Amino acid sequence: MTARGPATGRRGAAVRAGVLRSALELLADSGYASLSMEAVAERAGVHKTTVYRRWSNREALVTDAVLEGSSTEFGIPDTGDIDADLRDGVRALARWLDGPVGRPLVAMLASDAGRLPAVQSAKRRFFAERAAVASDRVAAAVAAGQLPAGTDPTALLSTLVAPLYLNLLVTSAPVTDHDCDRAAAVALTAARAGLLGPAP
Amino acid sequence: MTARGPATGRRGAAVRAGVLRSALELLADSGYASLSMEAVAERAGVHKTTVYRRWSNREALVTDAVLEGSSTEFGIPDTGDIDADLRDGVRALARWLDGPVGRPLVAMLASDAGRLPAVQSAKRRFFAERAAVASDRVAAAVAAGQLPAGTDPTALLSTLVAPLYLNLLVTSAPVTDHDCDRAAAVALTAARAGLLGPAP
DNA sequence: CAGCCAACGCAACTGTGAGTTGCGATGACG
DNA sequence: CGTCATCGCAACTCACAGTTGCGTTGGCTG
Repeated sequence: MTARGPATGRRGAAVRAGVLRSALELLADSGYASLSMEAVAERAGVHKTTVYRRWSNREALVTDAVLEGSSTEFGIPDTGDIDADLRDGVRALARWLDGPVGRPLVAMLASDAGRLPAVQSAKRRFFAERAAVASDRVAAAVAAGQLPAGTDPTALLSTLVAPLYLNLLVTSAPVTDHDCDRAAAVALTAARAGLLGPAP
Repeated sequence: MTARGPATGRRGAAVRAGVLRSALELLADSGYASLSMEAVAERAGVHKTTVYRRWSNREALVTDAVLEGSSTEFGIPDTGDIDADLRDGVRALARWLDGPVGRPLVAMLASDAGRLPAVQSAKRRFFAERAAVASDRVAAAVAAGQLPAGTDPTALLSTLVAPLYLNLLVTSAPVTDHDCDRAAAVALTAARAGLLGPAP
């Protein structure tokens, strides 16, 4: 009975990573409805039963893939200039959402996978974490006199990113740099007008 | 060879309506992935083959249900006060989105059904129509000196409704009256700051 | 009111993919 | 070099998409 790593040792880790990656790719291509476990297995160069040994069903597989992909944490830059930082932060987010990791995750949001309770809580947690990060940056901006006191970081973040998700999920339009810059400008103007105070 | 109504005469119209309604309801409940044609038929009190006689497959049925539901047109009020009108318009939209018609449609947006080409074009058309309606109201406000010249109606509309869809599709949070009022105030402030000009 | 015909119900199919089981092959590690 | 977990494989069951042929019904027409 020797200590042997975290339960799932061996080379299985490579299999796990490959299957999750294949699942995200297929998810981005065709959505959750037409996600076939057999197709995932084949794409990963693995047999169907191997997938079922690690994940009991589609739901577990997809959930795991989301949790794995959404663990990417990246914050808002802090150069002392809140206007430039928010603009750059939104641009970075837009690029990430259009990248190899963000794209499948957004596709999953706009998919029936978004209904799974585990995915729902992952979404909320993801957003809460980013709001927490934004909170620090907003507090610094308030201290520097660049934003009015009482600005709600969550409201600011929502105003900032809402147009991006509208384009991605509803109108299916590409997100341009101009969109990003405008979103940042709108959010900042709203904050300075005192419109982004905490909810009553 | 007597004229006999529009091809599908008889009482079939009632069947059609019932099936479409059942489809929307089940779609709102469980999404597109788990939408069973047999379940739709059973819920509508109709046999499976009857459904297939009218719609060749799931895609056609869902598409038809969307087109039927999204035909609801409602505009922006015009009392002469653009601030109050936008606020009331957003509130009305929020209520509609939470109602018996809007709820299934939003559920479809956040579902794999949103990938279907016909549904995609329906979404875009729906948005374009509402933008056209908004365009008139915005032009009137500009003429009344309540908004700066060059305000892009589409940009204003996007800023206006983006927070609603963010709540509904991403954070799964309820849309409150406070959210609506803030969205209207933010959009108006941005427009008056000259941030909602047309894209370059 | 009688009869026709379209719309509907029904049963029986095929095909695909989810999820399961038992067993044999293999590769990493002691 | 032997052990054992991991993986490949074939063969299932089950549910549902989609199809076919035929019997039944209900409304419209003559």
